[in-house]
Amino acid sequence: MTLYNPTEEAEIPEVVIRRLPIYARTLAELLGHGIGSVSSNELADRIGVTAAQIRRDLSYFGKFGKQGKGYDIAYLVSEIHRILNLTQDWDVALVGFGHLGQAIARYRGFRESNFRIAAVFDDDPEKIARPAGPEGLEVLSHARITDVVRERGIRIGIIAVPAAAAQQTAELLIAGRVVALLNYAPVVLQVPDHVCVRDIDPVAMLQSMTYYLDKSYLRAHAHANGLVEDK
Amino acid sequence: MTLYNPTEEAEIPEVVIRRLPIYARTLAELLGHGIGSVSSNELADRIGVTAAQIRRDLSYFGKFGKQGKGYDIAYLVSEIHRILNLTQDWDVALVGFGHLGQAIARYRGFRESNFRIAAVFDDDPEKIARPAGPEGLEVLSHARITDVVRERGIRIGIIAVPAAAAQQTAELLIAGRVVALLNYAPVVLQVPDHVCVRDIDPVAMLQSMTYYLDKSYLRAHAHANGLVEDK
DNA sequence: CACGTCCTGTGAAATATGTAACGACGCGAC
DNA sequence: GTCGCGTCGTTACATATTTCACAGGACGTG
Ligand SMILES: NC(=O)c1ccc[n+]([C@@H]2O[C@H](COP(=O)([O-])OP(=O)(O)OC[C@H]3O[C@@H](n4cnc5c(N)ncnc54)[C@H](O)[C@@H]3O)[C@@H](O)[C@H]2O)c1
Ligand SMILES: NC(=O)c1ccc[n+]([C@@H]2O[C@H](COP(=O)([O-])OP(=O)(O)OC[C@H]3O[C@@H](n4cnc5c(N)ncnc54)[C@H](O)[C@@H]3O)[C@@H](O)[C@H]2O)c1
Repeated sequence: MTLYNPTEEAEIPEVVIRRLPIYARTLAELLGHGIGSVSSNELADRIGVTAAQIRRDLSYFGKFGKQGKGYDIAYLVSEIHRILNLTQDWDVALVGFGHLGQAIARYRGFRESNFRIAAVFDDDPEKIARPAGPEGLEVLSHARITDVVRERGIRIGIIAVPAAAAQQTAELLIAGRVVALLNYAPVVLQVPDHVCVRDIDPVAMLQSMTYYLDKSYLRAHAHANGLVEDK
Repeated sequence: MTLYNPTEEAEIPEVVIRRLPIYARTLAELLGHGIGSVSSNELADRIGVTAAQIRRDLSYFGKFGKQGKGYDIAYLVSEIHRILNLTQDWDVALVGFGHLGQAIARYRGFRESNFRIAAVFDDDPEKIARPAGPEGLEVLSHARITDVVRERGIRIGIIAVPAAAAQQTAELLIAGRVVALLNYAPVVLQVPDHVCVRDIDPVAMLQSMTYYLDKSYLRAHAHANGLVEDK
């Protein structure tokens, strides 16, 4: 139906894109252990997916392995980074400097992975002008979100404000040409098509797990352990 | 093929289960605005899915709507809560009381949704015995994870320890009969089949979004705004 | 009480995603 | 150089998920 086009335009499924960072992270970990190459099988075991899936996912982008040998880890990591546009550093705007926002600003994980918190905003006069984060960053007024983000060419925003303020915050960021949002507020954001949103909602995750925690399920596994208790 | 069995055993797709909390949250929000009923179309618009999907999802569990009328919100919320086992409160064990762990312990969102942080663990002697969270909770030694969790019948754990300690922490929790894990550490946990894991990985989410942020994409949308810039 | 409108629940069709299977290649041993 | 083993990339198949589209119930109106 669709012609095979090895270079690009092949319309990659989004699930595949979401798995690539996990592949990259796991490969980098192996590299840290001094391991230089890995087969799809070994990698699959470590990640908890099938080997076929890994080979298939990678085949959307090209040929990275060697038959009989597996993948050269350093090379594959660099290829995945290239695919994901992680060869450059990305500036990120953080909005909301409350409990969560401060934890995010301090979190080393972002910096270690090409993401730099380049601007922090809040609407609390007490917090504005306070130092934020390791380098001389200070908290700016939320009134300046759109202008600052646009001037600095920031394309990624993190929303860590109360639910009631999240939609408006998204709009201010988008007005400043942000096109990727990481949203911690428990709200579904309404955004234009060209904007990409990812939600982080620990409560929803817990709530979806309790579905599997009814009594019969727990009873069954208590049995499996050879132990049955009440409550 | 499979007989229709309205009561149970119908093997519900996991994606469906993951959407239910969002439905419940959105419905509760509408209820807060004083709205008493809603059609699948209105709800779909608000959530950003199709109406057919909502109707189909709900139909796995029964018939909750009225033709011509839509869904009675209060009733539907209570039904979804029943389905998700949210009619009871759930005790949760939190392991790791660093920056993230402290933010989690303070977060009101869990408490407001049936989840109670019932025990907190850390391995730093400085932190052990310190008060943790609003009510008289104190930080316990990680050596006690398995015993305490088992004694108190806690089935849900939150992992907020460094990546290197996450697997071992999961094992201690599982040994204490925890069967649901919310994992904040950037590691793929290896767990038995009967244990349910959800990962929260903001870095991976950002990395999957940058795929869509290459130059041509940004250029295209700058055009759409009638503006083209370099950088 | 007949009619029109609105909206559900659900089969059937369309897509999307995951898995299995295998031909072909690289490499080391002999 | 040929054999044998291990592993890739890919195609064909299997399963999962979403969407379409419509029969039919509920309700208000006249
Ligand atoms: N704390 C957590 O662990 C956690 C976890 C998951 C999700 N969340 C969500 O993240 C959000 C923030 O949570 P928190 O615990 O940090 O709350 P918080 O009240 O501590 O912080 C919110 C911050 O946002 C600021 N703010 C409010 N309106 C604003 C606006 N219009 N523009 C800019 N800043 C504004 C406030 O001044 C405050 O500093 C909430 O939506 C919450 O549901 C929190
Ligand atoms: N801070 C964030 O915003 C954030 C966001 C996402 C993910 N994470 C992840 O969450 C984890 C914690 O991050 P953090 O910023 O809170 O780090 P942190 O160093 O501030 O806290 C880690 C805590 O875990 C404790 N700990 C270490 N080993 C332990 C063990 N074996 N048993 C019990 N406790 C142990 C430490 O004493 C410390 O108190 C990390 O894996 C990190 O990658 C953090």
